[in-house]
Amino acid sequence: MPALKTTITAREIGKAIAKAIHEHKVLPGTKLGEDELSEIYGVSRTLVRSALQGLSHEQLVDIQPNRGAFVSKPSLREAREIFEARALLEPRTARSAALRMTKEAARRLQTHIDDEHEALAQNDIGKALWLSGVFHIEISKLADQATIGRFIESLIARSSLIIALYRKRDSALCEKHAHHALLEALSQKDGVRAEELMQSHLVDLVSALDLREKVSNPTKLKDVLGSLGA
Amino acid sequence: MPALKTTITAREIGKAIAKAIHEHKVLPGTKLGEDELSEIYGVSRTLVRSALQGLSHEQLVDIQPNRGAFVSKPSLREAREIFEARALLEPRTARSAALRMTKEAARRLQTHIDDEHEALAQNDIGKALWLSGVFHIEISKLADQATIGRFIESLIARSSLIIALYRKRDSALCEKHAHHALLEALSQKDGVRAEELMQSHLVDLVSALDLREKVSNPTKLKDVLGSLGA
DNA sequence: AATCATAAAATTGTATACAATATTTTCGGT
DNA sequence: ACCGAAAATATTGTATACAATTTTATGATT
Repeated sequence: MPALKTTITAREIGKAIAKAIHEHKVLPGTKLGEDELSEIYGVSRTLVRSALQGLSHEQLVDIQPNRGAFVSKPSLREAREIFEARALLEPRTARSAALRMTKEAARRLQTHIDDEHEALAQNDIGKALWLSGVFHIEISKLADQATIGRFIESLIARSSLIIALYRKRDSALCEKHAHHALLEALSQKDGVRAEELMQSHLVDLVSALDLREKVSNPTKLKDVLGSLGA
Repeated sequence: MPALKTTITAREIGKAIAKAIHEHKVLPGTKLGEDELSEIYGVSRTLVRSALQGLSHEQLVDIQPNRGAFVSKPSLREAREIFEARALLEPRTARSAALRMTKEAARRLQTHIDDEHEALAQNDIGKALWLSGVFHIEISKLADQATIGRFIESLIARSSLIIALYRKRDSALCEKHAHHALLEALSQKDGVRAEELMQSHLVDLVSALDLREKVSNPTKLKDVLGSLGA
């Protein structure tokens, strides 16, 4: 049997927190107290701080001086920027991925999609969200462009925050078909189609969000709260 | 007079080190010892470590467990990836920048170019390199897309490492004209032209590098060292 | 002299202690 | 009861202390 792991690194702590954020187990704005986390992971605050600083660099958490670390709350502007950036990077990356596709990669992605279906079947929305993000990341890894891949990875992580904040109430995240179609195009090494599919998939993702400007002027608060309605 | 600053943050230390790297005052592979740096900046290793971890996240520094932090040495593959990514992001960003151009921004960029000329005139290659990078960053900032701007910024920082490692011996970095032409297009809000100019400027940058594969086989060492030549 | 094992020194990794800053609670006044 | 000031508490920021690891130096052996 494998040796029992006794140490834990700052990176692992960061990954764990990032996953929890991605799965919406902790929501934007949540305070990530250092003592609390060091208690949880059984390490000193030193490692926790290191992990939080890493997450802060990825803009998943917002460190406010002398106040602490909070799960980031991307603004509407940031939200739009992030999906613009994804629209710029991911379709092209999907095309590259198609050209480098292998049987083994296709099998792996299929398994991944099955897991997504499984998670959805069990109504484990958090897990489904996480898997959905990982699917995109896997594709970008296939493209064999680590630098852009890292950018995409960070965009996807932040996307989960945006979904948590701006998802339309009714919108179901039915990417099952989209991902399946994408895999098909990739398997056939049809780069052009993969690119198109990724592009429209991202459009669909955005359309499930409400990225309109908020009612901006608190001056007219009484317009909203004026009548005491039945 | 302004209040005397007494504290120094990890971020400032990181910026200082990053600038030194960008200016080729410390070359790829250089060890960045913690004690040495804490001595220099008059802080404990805590802050130095924090700074180094930040730089490591930007891949300017390579932290090897239990061995220390070293200025990164991007591989040929990474070098090519980074300039591919720049070719993807920067021309488009230049176009956006052109559309948002203001008189004030034009003046600022002109001053910047003057500084570049000045540095070159004084043969301060390091400073010129730094300013050249900042010029690109300033343009990306004008594009008003902070997310992609950050990506570009990190790519430019790493580019300085690539230049240090792979610059052709003879190649002069004569971007004076390129930057001037770029500014002209931007000032005229000619987005298409700015995009074209940026694209060709990046091609020029790459052409000043030697990104061919290294002589791969040490087996034939004697082919190189065999004859004792005059 | 070269090589390997061992010991000494130096360096990084983690935890803890203390300082500085926020946050909460308490309590007096209106 | 409702503020507002001030103390008490809790949390973050930095430095230091100790542990773990690597690097360098030493010396015995061939």
